[in-house]
Amino acid sequence: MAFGKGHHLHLIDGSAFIFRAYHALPPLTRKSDGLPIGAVSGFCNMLFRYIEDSAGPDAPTHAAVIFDKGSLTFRNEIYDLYKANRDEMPEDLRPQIPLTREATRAFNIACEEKAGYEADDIIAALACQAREAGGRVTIISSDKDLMQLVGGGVEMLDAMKNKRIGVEEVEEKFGVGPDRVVDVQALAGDSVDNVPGAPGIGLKIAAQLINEYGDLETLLERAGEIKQPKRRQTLIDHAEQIRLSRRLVQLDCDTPLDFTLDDLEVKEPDAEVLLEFLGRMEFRTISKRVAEKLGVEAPAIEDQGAAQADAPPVPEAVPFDAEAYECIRSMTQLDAWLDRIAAQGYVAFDTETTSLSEMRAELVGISLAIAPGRACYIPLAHRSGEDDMFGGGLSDGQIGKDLVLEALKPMLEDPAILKIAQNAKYDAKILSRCGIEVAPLDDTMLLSYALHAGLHTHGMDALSERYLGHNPIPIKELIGSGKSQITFDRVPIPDAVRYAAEDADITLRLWQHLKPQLHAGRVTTVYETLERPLIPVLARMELEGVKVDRNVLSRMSGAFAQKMAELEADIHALAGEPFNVGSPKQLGEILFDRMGLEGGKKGKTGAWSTPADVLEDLATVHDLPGRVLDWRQLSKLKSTYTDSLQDHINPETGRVHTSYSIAGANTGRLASTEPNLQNIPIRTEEGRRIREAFVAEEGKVLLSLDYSQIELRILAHIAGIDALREAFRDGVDIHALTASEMFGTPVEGMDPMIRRQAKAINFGVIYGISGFGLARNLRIPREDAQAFINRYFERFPGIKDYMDATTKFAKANGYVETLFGRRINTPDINAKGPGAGFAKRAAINAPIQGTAADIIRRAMIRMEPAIEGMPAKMLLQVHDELIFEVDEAAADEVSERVREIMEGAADPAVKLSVPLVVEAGRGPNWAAAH
DNA sequence: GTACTCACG
DNA sequence: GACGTACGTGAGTACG
Repeated sequence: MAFGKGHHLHLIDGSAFIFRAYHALPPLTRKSDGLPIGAVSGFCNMLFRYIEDSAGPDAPTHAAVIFDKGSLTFRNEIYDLYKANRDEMPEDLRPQIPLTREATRAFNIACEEKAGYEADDIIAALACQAREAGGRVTIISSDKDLMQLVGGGVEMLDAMKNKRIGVEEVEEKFGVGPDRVVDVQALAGDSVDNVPGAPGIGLKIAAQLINEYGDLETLLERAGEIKQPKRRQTLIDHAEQIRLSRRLVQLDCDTPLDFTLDDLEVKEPDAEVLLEFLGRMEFRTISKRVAEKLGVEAPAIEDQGAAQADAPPVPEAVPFDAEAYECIRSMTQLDAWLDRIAAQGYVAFDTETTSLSEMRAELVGISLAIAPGRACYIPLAHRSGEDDMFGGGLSDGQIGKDLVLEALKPMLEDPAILKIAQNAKYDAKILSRCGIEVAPLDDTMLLSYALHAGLHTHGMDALSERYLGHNPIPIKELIGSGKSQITFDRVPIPDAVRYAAEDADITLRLWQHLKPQLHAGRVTTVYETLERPLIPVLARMELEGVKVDRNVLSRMSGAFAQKMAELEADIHALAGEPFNVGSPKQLGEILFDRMGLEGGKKGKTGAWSTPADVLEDLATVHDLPGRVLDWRQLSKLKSTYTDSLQDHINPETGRVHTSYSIAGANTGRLASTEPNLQNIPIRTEEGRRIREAFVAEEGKVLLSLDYSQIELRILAHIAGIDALREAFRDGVDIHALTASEMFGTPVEGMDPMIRRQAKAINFGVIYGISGFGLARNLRIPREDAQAFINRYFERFPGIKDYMDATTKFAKANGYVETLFGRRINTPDINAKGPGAGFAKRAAINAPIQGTAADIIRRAMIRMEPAIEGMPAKMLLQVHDELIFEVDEAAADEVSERVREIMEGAADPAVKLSVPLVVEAGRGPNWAAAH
């Protein structure tokens, strides 16, 4: 019988179900393989409860769950910013989406979606058809966008509150009947969906206007009659925008559908199909309830441990036992482990190598752990202890390295098997050099960092002691230290097994401990979008390296050495005796004891302190300190840069491969080590020339793109300083504007000294300004500095408010947050004594510095897909700058693409009220590119 | 190993 | 009211 009078159609808003399930539940994972499954579990529970609740005399005859498909719809063709401010879907939700469709079908409920249309449009079309056929409709959703459909036998049900929404409730909410809801919505706009509406007009006024004029078109036509001048002007000025908004909110009753109402007839679930699905998901509790309801026997779900699939895994208290670890010496043994890993879906692993330097390290062995206490070590390249001129032969009883890697590769690259490591970037790089691209990865170091930045460090030893109460075997016990240190391939295999397998065991236990905390700590998105995806991006940058011209450095070294020798002779002559210029202690004795100069301070150790600013002051009364400053500059450049950088040129690649530490800086910034390429000189002319040694390959150029004033822009946004926001929007010189606002002088023809002071204040604000600090920076009396600050706060009260509010938040919560939700803990914020000031300034600075760090991380993560296929490689990051090596011919194209990604990096998660501006340069070397 | 100094954003 | 202070890093050298 065709759908008609007496029939009752239920339409379930599937996406709403999914998101509610996702956010209501902790991040559950499937016991057997760690697949995130919380949203599916919640979804099934909701569907089941819905079926139970809707039974009875008013039970539906027809039902369907309607989903959104893709994020772009015909509305984006009308208005490209429609829903543009929506957050990206959390990464642990994405894989669950197809499973919710499967769940719907398993319950034997029709499941519909259509590309290019929102679920709301399908719901609209079905509701209209059902209404015309004379049937009744219940839409299970609380989405106000659907309220326009209510009436004539259509009503809504808010399943959360178990409240029916009929014509009366709609009128209560919108102040007009369902047929005029779109008119009101078009006027009021919607910040959630990014529907513009009419600026300054909200629900109340919109309803009032529509009630007065009857409908939107009439209102717009007769807008000139409105008494309130501002309201009248708004409607006249924004008429087109309002009409556009109406088209955005208007649901399409004519959405083409490739099924009919009759296809939606309610059917009993097939017990076998449904229980198979629930069993596969390892949902015990709901399986049991469903089985009871359907009157069949609940199937057994294999119990793989103490924890159940639909409860968070509880790490078992298994004692550490180094003797229980297995040493893999045959392929049969290895295959057994691979079988267990495939069945389980996750594994913790660790690589052992000959060096901590990823570009020089050779793989020696791999350890695996599948459960607490269940770990193994696969020795690959251990050598016998005997020294001979060939470095000793391979120890007996090892499967060949190539064979093992060939066997491991499918597992390590299997997208269905999660690989867990501590500092996974290291292991990923080592394996990448062996031709294996490990994915997907979880990293216990980054879990700890996302959860606890600022509380403690995130090295494995520290984490193990803190969270597992276990001190791992120190590596020194195996390889010694200092001169007699040996490489790991020389460690006897039985010792290596105890050490290496323990590391994998610890990593697995840490993962079980930390991963479930992400959700409660509200840092799942941070971990999934800002930490985890960065691992492969940085690994590739580090493996690529940057070309450094040894000759340039070596020439500079020689020149520096010569100049230093001359300066040293001068200094000794001026001092009247030879001494070690590089020793602050000896220098202090010469300056302050022998020569009797004033202004010296002693450090904690009682030795004279001789930092640059003290020597600069002394330079006005004597020649010696100035020479020492010159000498120091050269000494720094020579030892840290021209000499040491040469040692970092990899003999195989001819390039320098830095390593970025992701969890080093508390604020979210990266840190570069071995060598540090984030502090290559630029501020002095002599230092800047070091950058000439960083070069592009023949036929290529270096591109450098950096964010202009990103931290000040973020401050202007967060603190909501209109004057600064406008200045950034208009591209005004921000420091000159600050000076102008403070001293009332015009921006045009600004005195450079005044501008310099304003610039110092702007920077000071980012650092948690103090009179003392500004005074020292500007070399002015403290009272003057304080007067500047007072004036600044008077002119920009929002900045003071931000600083006070941030401090207050930190004191109340023990942490601060970036705009993207990164948490930086501030454990010392409530301390008394001198530490309090530090903590307060750090708390003020962290959201600003951290937000900037988040933005460039987002840009880097999006960069690889964005420039895919272009002859370009991302090489370096220097906090607000990215450096690329690009084919000369493609430089323009790449530069513009990169700029686009960088300038849009905050979108769509955060809508900044200031533009991000990126400045680009290029050249044969870094000095020319910057 | 710690302190000092200085390179960068 | 005194005290001590700009935020975030890494690395090289001296010195105990």
